[in-house]
Amino acid sequence: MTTSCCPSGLTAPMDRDTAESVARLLKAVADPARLQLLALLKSSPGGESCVCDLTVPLGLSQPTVSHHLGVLTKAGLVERESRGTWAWYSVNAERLAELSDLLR
Amino acid sequence: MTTSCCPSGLTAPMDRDTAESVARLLKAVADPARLQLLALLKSSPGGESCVCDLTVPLGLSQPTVSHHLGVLTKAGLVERESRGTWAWYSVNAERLAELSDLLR
DNA sequence: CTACTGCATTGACGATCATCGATCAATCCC
DNA sequence: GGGATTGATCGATGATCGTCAATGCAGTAG
Repeated sequence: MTTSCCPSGLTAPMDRDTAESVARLLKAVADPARLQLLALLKSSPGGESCVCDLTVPLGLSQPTVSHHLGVLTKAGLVERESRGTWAWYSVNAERLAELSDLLR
Repeated sequence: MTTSCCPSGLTAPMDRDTAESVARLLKAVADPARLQLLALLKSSPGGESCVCDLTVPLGLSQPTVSHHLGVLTKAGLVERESRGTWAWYSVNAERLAELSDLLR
């Protein structure tokens, strides 16, 4: 929510509820591993990767990577598509741009 | 650091060090109280407020508000000017815009 | 059917964080 | 000087978070 095209997010006082909702979104991105995941997904061929290709460049265990992807997915910042044995993740560029605009 | 005007932050893979530095910045904003503080400062007359005018609208104790302002100040997102008995805070719009661009 | 691979979930542990009451330093006013 | 006010700091407490090893669960291959 809090979607709108032009009015920026920090021009008027913000009530506690919207502040908590925006903070939840930002918390999803405010982690080094998750930032690396977003960058990796965005710069991977086809804009998507499966989990097994992400654990090595991140230097983290598979459950940890799965956890971070879950956080990003629950926040709506990445999308998951199950194809056969693999799970393909890609970033939701729109949501990310919306989040970026909230800091204006 | 990681300053540049046009190239966005999430186009290429990100090494752990820059990811941690960006995450530190985002963590400073990823809190409801601090988001409310930024919004309050930006929408206050003259673009600045003293601490005593911020505790009531936030519904938090004075030490807590002081703590949050310290976090934002250390991150370079707000600036502090001591005038007499009062401490006047204002947001650093440039830093905030830079942070916003990092999510592109 | 069995063995294997990719991924999510669980449970646990240590670290970080948000919050407060109490305290203290600095400034202002009488 | 003395009392009052502003704001930072300290110590403590409860909650949240990042991480991993172990486990479970689908699909796939033989």
